[in-house]
Amino acid sequence: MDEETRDMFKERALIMKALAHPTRLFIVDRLGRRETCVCELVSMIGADMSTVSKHLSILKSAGIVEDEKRGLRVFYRLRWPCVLRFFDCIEGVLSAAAKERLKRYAK
Amino acid sequence: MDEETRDMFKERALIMKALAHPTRLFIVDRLGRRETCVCELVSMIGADMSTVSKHLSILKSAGIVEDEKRGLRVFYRLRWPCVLRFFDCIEGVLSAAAKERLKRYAK
DNA sequence: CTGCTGCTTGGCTATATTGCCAAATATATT
DNA sequence: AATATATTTGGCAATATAGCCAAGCAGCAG
Repeated sequence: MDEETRDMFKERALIMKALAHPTRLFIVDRLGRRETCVCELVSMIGADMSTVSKHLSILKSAGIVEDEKRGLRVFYRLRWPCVLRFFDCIEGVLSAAAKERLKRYAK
Repeated sequence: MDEETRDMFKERALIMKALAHPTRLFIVDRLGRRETCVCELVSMIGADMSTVSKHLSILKSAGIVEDEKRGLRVFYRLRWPCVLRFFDCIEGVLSAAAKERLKRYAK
C-alpha cells in the first residue's frame, strides 16, 4: 500500500471516528430531524455541557455538522444527511447479531 | 434519554468503532472486491500479522466480516456489503472539506 | 512424531479518547 | 457597569486502543 492510499484511508477513518461514539451518534440522529441548540442536546443527553460541546466540536471539525450562533444560543445542523443512511445498514448488522445470539441460546 | 435508547446507540457505536480505523477500512474495501486470506492482507498492509489478525477479529466480532478456514489459510469475507456505501458519503464530506481548505488559502 | 506454515492470543508499552471541573468568552438583561 | 445565561476551552485523571514481540495452536508434509 503506497503512502497516498494510506493517507486516503486515514482521512476516511477520521470521519468514521467522529461518528464512532454513542453520544455523537445520538446527536447526529437528532440533528437529522431538525437543527438543535447545545442546551437542548445537553438536556436530552444528560452529560456535562462541556462534554457535549466537545462532542459537537469533533463532529464539526470532521465536517459532519455546522453551527450558527443566534443570540446566546448556538444551533447545530447536519451538513451531510447521507450519514443517516449508515443507520439502516448498521441495524441490519445488529439484527443479524441478535439472531445469532438467539440461535446460540437455543442449542 | 432512557437506558434502552442509550444501549441502542452504544451498540451502533460498536459497529462504527469497528470501522473507525484506516487499516480496517482498507480491509473492508478489499473484502468488498473478493474474499481474501490473512496472509495476502498482511502483505498489502505491511504490518505485523498479529496486528492484522487483531483488526480482523474486531471486524468479525462486530459482525461485519466472517471467516472460513481452508487448509492452512483463513479467508475473510464481507458480510454486509452495505458498509461499502459509507465510502460514497464520506467522499462527499472529504471533498467539501478540501474545497473549504482551498477557499481559506485563496483569501 | 517432527517440523513447517498460517494464524491467533497474551502481554506489554505507547498513545489516544473520554468526561468532569474550573476558568474564559460572548451575548443579552438590568 | 454588573449580572446572568449559553457555550467553549484548558487541564487532568481514568480508561480504551494500537501495535509489536513472543508464545501457542491447528493443519499439513515428510
